[in-house]
Amino acid sequence: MSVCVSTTPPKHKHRTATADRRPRGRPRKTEDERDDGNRRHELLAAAARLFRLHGFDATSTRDIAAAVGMHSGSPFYHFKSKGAMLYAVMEEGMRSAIARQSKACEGVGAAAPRIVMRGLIRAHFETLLGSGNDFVPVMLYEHRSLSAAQRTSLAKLQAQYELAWTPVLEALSRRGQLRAPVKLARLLILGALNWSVQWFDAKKGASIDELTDAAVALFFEDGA
Amino acid sequence: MSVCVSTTPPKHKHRTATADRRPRGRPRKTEDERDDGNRRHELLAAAARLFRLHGFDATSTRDIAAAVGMHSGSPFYHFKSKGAMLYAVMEEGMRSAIARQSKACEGVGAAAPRIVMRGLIRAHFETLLGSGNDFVPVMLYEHRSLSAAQRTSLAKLQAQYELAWTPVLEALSRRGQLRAPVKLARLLILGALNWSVQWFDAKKGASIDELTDAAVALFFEDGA
DNA sequence: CCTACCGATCGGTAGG
DNA sequence: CCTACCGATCGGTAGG
Repeated sequence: MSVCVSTTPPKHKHRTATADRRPRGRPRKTEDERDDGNRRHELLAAAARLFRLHGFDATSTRDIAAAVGMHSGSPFYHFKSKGAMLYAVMEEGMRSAIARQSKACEGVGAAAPRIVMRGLIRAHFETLLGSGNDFVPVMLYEHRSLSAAQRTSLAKLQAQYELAWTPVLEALSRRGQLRAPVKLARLLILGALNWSVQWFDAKKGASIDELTDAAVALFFEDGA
Repeated sequence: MSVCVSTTPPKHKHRTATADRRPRGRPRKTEDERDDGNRRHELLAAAARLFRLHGFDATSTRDIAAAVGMHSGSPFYHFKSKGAMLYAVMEEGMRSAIARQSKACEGVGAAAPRIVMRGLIRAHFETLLGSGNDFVPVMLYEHRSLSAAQRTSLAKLQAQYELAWTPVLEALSRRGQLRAPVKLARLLILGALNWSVQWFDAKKGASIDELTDAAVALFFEDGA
C-alpha cells in the first residue's frame, strides 16, 4: 500500500464575478492576444520578488510597475488591488508547490516511508529555496497582510498540501522511527524547513541535498 | 564539566551620544521624576504588541501613541524615530531572552546534556510563547525592517544567545544522541522552535511543557 | 508631552 | 496600458 496520497488540485472555479474587465482605450499592438497573460505573469513574478525582499507593506505598486517597465497606474489594469496581487502570488505559489509535491510522490509506489518522507522534504526545500521560487516564501511570511476571506481560501490549499504528510508520519510512527506525537511532529518539522528561508544561502554552506539528508537524519531513526 | 556556557551579557555602553535630550515645555506634573522611564517602557510594550500583531510597516506611530493615551507627536519625545523604537523592542527582547536562558542554565551543573538541552528548549519556548512576550517574536519576524547598522548590533546579541547551544549539541553528538551535523542541526532545531510562533495557541492544543517534551523526543535519542 | 503643521508617498481611479 | 490626478495617511518637527 502506498503511503503517498495524491493531492492533485481540483479544478478551481473561483475567478470572481467581476473578472470580465474589458480592455479600454488603445487596442493591442499585435494580433497576439495571448501576451496579455504574459504581462500579468511578469507583474506577478516581480511582485513576488519584491514582496519577498522588502515585505508587502514596504513594496509600493509603483515599485512593481517600474520593475516590469510599466507606469504607476498600469498594474491596476491587471489586478483590481494590491491585495489581489498578494493573493495571486500566494495562490500560484501553493499550486506549484502542490504540483511539485505530487510529482515527488509519483512512482515511489510502495517504497519505505522513510524514502517517501525524504521525497516530501526534498520537494519542500526545492519549493522554498530553489532559485526564482519566491512565491511560497511570500506566502509563509506575508500571511498577515491577507484579508480574512483570502486567508480562508488559501487555508484550503495549505490543508491540501499538508494532507500528504500525515499518513507518511503515521507510518513512520508505527515503525518506531518517529519518536514524537504525529501532530506536533508535523508542526515542528515543517517549521524547521520553513525557517530555512531565513538562513539558507545558495552561494555558501550546505546544498539543498545536504540539507535534506541532515533533516531526515535529524528527525527519523533508521529503519535498520 | 558543565556543558552550559554562561552567557551573561557584558555591560552595554552604546547609548548614543545624542541621548541627552532634555525635556522641554510643560514640566512634570508630579515630583516623581522616575515615571519617565515607565512611560518609555509603556510605549515599548505597546509597540511590541502592535508590531507583532500587524507588522512594523502596518503600525503607525499614531497607533502606538494612542495605545498608551498619548497624542501623535509624543512618541518622538521618547524615541528619535520609529526605527529606533523597533530596535529598542528587539534589544529588550534579546536581553530578556539571554537572561532567561542563563537562569535556565544555573544549577544544572554537570547534568546530562539531554537535560540541559531540555532546559534550553523550554526557556526558548517560554521566550517566544509566554503571555506578554512579544519582543522576541518581533525580532524574529520584523528583522527586515532594521537598518544595516542595527542589524549588525543585534547580530552580536543573537550570537551570544546561540553560543549556549553549540557545546550542548556537540556533547549530544559525541554520545550518539544527535544524528545530524551539529551546525545544520542547530539551524533546523531553532527553526522548528521559532516557527511555533506561527501556530501556537495558548488557549488550545499542547501546552509549553508538552511542546518541549515533543521537541526533545523528536530531535534527540534517549541516553539509554 | 501637546498643538499644529509640512512634505512625501501611497493606493487607486477617470478618461482616453 | 498611459496621463493626470485625488484623498488619505504617514513619519517627523517647531514651538511652547
